[in-house]
Amino acid sequence: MTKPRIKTMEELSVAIGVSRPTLSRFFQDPSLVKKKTIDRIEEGLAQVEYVPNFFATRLNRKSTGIIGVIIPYLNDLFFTKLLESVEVAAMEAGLTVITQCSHSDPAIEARAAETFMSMNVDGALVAPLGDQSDQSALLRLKSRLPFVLMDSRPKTMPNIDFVGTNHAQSTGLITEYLCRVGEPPIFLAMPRVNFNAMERENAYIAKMEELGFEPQILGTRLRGDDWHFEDHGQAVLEAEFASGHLTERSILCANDRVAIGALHAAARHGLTPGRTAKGGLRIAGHDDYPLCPYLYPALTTVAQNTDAIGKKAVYRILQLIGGEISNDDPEITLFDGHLELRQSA
Amino acid sequence: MTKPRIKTMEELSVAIGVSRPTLSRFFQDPSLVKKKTIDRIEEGLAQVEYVPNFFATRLNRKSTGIIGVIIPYLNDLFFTKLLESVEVAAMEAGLTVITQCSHSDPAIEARAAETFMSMNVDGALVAPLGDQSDQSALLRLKSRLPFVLMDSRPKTMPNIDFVGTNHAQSTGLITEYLCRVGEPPIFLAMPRVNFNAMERENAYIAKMEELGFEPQILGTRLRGDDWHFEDHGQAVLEAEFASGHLTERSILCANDRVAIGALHAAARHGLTPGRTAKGGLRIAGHDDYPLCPYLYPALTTVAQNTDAIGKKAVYRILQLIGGEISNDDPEITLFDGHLELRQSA
DNA sequence: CTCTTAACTTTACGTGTGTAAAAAAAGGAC
DNA sequence: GTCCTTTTTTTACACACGTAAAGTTAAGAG
Repeated sequence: MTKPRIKTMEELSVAIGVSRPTLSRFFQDPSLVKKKTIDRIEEGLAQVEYVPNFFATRLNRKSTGIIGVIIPYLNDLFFTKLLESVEVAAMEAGLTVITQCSHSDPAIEARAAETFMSMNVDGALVAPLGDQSDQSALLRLKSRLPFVLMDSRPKTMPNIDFVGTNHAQSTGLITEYLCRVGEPPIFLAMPRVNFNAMERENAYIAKMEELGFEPQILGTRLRGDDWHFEDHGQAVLEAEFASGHLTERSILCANDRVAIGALHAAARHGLTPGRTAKGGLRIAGHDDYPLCPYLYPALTTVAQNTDAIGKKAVYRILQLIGGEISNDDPEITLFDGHLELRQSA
Repeated sequence: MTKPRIKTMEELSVAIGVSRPTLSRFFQDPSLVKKKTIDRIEEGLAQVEYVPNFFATRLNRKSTGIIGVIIPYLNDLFFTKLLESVEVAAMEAGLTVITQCSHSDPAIEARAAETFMSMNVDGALVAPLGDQSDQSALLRLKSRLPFVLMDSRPKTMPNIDFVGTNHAQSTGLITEYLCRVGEPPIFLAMPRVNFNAMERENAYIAKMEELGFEPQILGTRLRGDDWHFEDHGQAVLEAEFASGHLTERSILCANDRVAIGALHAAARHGLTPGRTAKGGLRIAGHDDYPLCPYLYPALTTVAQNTDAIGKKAVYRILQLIGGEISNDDPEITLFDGHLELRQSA
């Protein structure tokens, strides 16, 4: 059962009786080798245990076939969905994906960028931390290789390829919906960990003013240095409900995790938000977090098209890598969100 | 602002006026170089842009300083928590972590194992898919380098280093609790995607019999080929509640995601599980999924010590790498779970 | 000034593979 | 059997750095 292990292609070549360059060609593209030789190689390969050295192969190629992905945070199903989409798309394109997580630490994010540079990665897909990001590190990465931002786009780097959600549209959509079928909503902000937070706030304000309502924003006081969104939503609303406020209002949460905290606060006060309850409490979110359908009441929200974002990001980086497109002509792709009407609003 | 870019250490050495071997020593361990020289190098480094080539450095070292991690699934906060713990611990030990996700596909898992072998990774930490895993691929990986299993342990590989939860203890603990403060629970199984599913079932049965109650298991009929736990929990209980069954029972779910579905089914039928409601419906879970506190009612569960598991796995792999321990003397480490008493049971 | 030692430079080879050019072999048509 | 084409082998260099040995320089003590 335990086959003899062969470490180098050289050894393998003598074991099989084929020259090393032929083996090299075989591993890169078997179509470059005669079928009869292929058979002989595969036959030999079945007798032994051999894997080409990853580093040696990448060291000397024009293209490493690797793309680096940076995500800011792991314990958030939005990013895992996005990452899944990216990995699947990259796999189909025959690319190896190396993922690094920033763990909400700019220094780690910067180090990940360095790592990708030292790997001569073909391209980098980055969902940045946001405000806190080490901008210079990211810009250095961008100046060195094909680079696409995902999800959140720092203000200081506006002219860079970007794929994300059209928050003006998505937040506008649910704001408009809430206004149309009930009372105009108040906005429960999220900690301003990135620029999306502000974009959504602004989109809410714009849509409210467009419809002739007065925007009203809640929960901006908290410091924005952490990702404990549920706590934030719950804490803000607990305080309001406890003093008898907002119990019959419509509340649009900046994202679903804030909304999850909001729903919990409501439930603790015996409140059941719902779209059927006319004039009563309504709570809505943003993102379509995978657990939304299982909350009670199931959370009405705007879905981000994570799948499209991931696919497009990979597609775009492939274009940049292929040189089909000059990178001084950046493209901003914003996908629309769509309503997921459930029970809560 | 844009510094001249230097590609190789050779170029750098002439630019700074230090020999290349000295630079090599400097990058590996500055303490091997005189302070005065260090200053000169760092001064020169500040003037240019240079990063040592990742592949070239790893190619020729005895140790690559990399550990490979495989997780089965991304969109599950249990695994992201575990991964986070592993990454933090590895970072502190100065290791580079390369993570690959199996996306619940045995072929992808096997390919990840191959990749790690081709990288001459120092060691591999694997949370396997379970039943479906390509056992031979994992065994080949294990035979080649330090190898530690996490979370789930296939039956066919019992004699391998493993770090996980003591399910007999954890499931026993919550079973005992439920029996002590109320009606003996029925067990709502999870799709049998891995061996933990069976371990928990068996632990439940054993504890029930020990206490003199008759075990009763629900939801084993569904095919176990997917990870849609919430759907599973909801579907099973919807059917029961709809026909008026189980509405006053205690229900122990095999994991929290199943419990989330169960809670939702309960809510849809106007049922509010709770420990205070004597003789009434109770629902409990397993794992302490991060969202448990925000469900309504907040989910009572047994917490897995993901942090300890991740840390221990890294510690163990370091021991194996360091040769402090022979790998034909595997160690099975099982961490106890602890009760998280909340409202639901 | 000489000696000793630490620090550095020079030189050379190793890591496993990609790749190009020239030479040799294989295969097929006539 | 000869010629031509396709495939393979031979040879050689490249990739960027690790590492060891031998020789050179610098620094400090006496």
